[in-house]
Amino acid sequence: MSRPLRRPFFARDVHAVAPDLIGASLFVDGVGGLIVEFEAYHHTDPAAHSYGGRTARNAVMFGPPGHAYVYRSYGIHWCVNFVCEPEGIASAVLIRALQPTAGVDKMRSRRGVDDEWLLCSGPGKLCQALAITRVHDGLALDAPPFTLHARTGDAPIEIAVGPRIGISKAMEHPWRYGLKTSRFLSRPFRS
DNA sequence: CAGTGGATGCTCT
DNA sequence: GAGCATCCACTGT
Repeated sequence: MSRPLRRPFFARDVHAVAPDLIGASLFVDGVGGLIVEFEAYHHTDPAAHSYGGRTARNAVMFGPPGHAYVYRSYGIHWCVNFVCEPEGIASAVLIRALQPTAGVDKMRSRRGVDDEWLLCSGPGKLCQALAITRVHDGLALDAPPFTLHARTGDAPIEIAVGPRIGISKAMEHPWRYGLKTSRFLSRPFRS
């Protein structure tokens, strides 16, 4: 049986939530799979969008946990976060990679590529594959079109940790979390 | 393999 | 006007 993830799950420290979410299943209108990679962004972190205070773009980060924060990246891509911590803290985890399990052909046509590992191996790619855009910004994660369930299975999983990708501030912190054995990561973890 | 640069739109200074 | 929580194509080993 799979357990839906609701608001209390997210109302904790981002660095506790991110590893707990590895292996969780995410679907948008039935298309999705298992999340294998996250990055954590705390409001005290200069690399976080919420660091400088509330703005129009990051408003959802200041709202209740368990909601989606979607923003446009480099004018081209969309990226999706899950809001964490108690309401008002303004922290979130960025979903960076996913192992496709459902709606793979739909992902292929949306992405224009065939290889499964190229469908969702990056935050912009997975939003394109799952058709996540700004219309999803602020939506609750425990209601349609989202389906978000906890990791299933008793076997322990190995979580890799490393520096975050593509940032220019606070680069020294190892706040990227991934499923060590997965071949669907956006990039391998070093050492 | 590694490194570079362009596309592109929006937010914030 | 600068700077992106990116991706892809291209270059040179």
